[in-house]
Amino acid sequence: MSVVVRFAPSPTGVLHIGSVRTALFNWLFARHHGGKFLLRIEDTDRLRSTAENARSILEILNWLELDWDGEPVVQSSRIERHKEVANELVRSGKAFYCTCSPEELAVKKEAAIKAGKSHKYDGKCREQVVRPFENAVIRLRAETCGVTILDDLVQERVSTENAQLDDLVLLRSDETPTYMLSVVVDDHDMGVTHVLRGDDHLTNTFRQIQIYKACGWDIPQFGHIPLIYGPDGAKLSKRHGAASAQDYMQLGYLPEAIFNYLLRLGWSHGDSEIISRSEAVEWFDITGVGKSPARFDMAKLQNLNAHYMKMKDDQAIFECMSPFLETEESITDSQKNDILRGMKSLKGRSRTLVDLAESAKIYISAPKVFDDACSKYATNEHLSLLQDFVNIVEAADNLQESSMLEATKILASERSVKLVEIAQAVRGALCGKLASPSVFEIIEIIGKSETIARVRSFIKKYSTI
RNA sequence: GUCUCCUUCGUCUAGGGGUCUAGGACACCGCCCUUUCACGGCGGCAACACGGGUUCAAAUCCCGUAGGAGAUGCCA
Repeated sequence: MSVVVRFAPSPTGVLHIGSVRTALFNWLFARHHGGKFLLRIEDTDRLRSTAENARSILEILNWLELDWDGEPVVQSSRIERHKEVANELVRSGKAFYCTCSPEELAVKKEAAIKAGKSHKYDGKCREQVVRPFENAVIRLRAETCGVTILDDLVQERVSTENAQLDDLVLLRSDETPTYMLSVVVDDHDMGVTHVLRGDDHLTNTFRQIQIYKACGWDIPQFGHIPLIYGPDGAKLSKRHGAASAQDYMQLGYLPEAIFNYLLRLGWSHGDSEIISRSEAVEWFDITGVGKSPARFDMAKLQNLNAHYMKMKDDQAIFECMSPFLETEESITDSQKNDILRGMKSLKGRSRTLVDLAESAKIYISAPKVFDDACSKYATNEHLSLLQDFVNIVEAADNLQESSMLEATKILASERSVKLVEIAQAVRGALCGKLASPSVFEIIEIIGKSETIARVRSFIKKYSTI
């Protein structure tokens, strides 16, 4: 089977995460079948389309490594072709000029709604095939009887009475093509064999099939993918915290996690949850996509993200994390080296790159603020323990994690306290909070003088209170 | 309003007439591990929207009802 699919975003805003999933499914379908994945920028809405939006769409596709074949097609460059097709349809009697004004139609529509009737176009200009002097649109002469059947790859057999369809506008009065026309013409000219898109287009498809038929073109296969909703069941939007791919990028998610999460949203392969790119390409099948809409679950995304962070090697995860480090100056090689040494523990307890960057700060500088909970480990007793601890560190000729742990255990037993009392106090002093990797690992990495400095500063801070 | 579609644990889903006292994952709860928080291990809670059919047998097929979504633009 020869396969040509396309992803056709409009650069009128940021890329919605649902569109990213549509792109992903198209890419997987193409790669699975050894076909082509084309890209088309639908910028015919000149007012709202921007080059910046187009650029950021490409950036997201690159980020997710959804590589496309050939150069992207820019829809606005094809307007002459769209006009040509519309005019040809008039010549062949499949379309006609309509001079009804938008105002006139609005009045009719309102009256029809009031009367509780269907408010489709009434066909007033149907016999007008000669071009009137001005302000005419071109409408398709739609079928008025029979049934249009769509054997959708996802939704299966869907049909509608042609009487429901109306004479849609193909070319506007300013001679620009409508979406309905341009999408059909472009898909045909690009040789698209399978149209995989959001199911908000499902009912549009019946109209588009009519255009294909009027043109005498082969009709591609369609697959309508359910939309993604927010946790409350309404369409996912900014209101839910994050809706665009850029949002998730900024929240510190790895492309691998987004890829895996989006793939499993509405599609499955038995009990597989962690699915690699190559497995996805091998297993993906459009007919396996579910028909019902899915809700976006941030917790599951976080879980996957944590998994992929753990899997990634330390150097690579450091590169991913560094944009999230909010440091005034760029970090030194020695700081970078410390973070790398502690990375295994750091990444194992982070869910996002933002978390990771936050926790990595312990290797950049002494804590600037201390969580309130730290004061629980800053009693006179604790400060005294910390002083003893400083003495041990000073005297130690070996700061290895295991030996410091042993030395501290001895101190605990000498002072008749539990190890946790000392460890937590030290943690507070070193990190400013009570959750971190092993304090003894941190000590080994930051070294003797930094450890002593941080603990002394902690003692000083809390003794004066 | 009209048309089209959707409906299995809180969420994502497996399931395609008997193997379902409905499986997995996330979340949640408990236990273990443990210097904290996590990780990890073990265990637990939790669903076939409702009502009718068809059938020896229905989560699976059919019809209604309810709820939800989309379309109904000279937007895409």
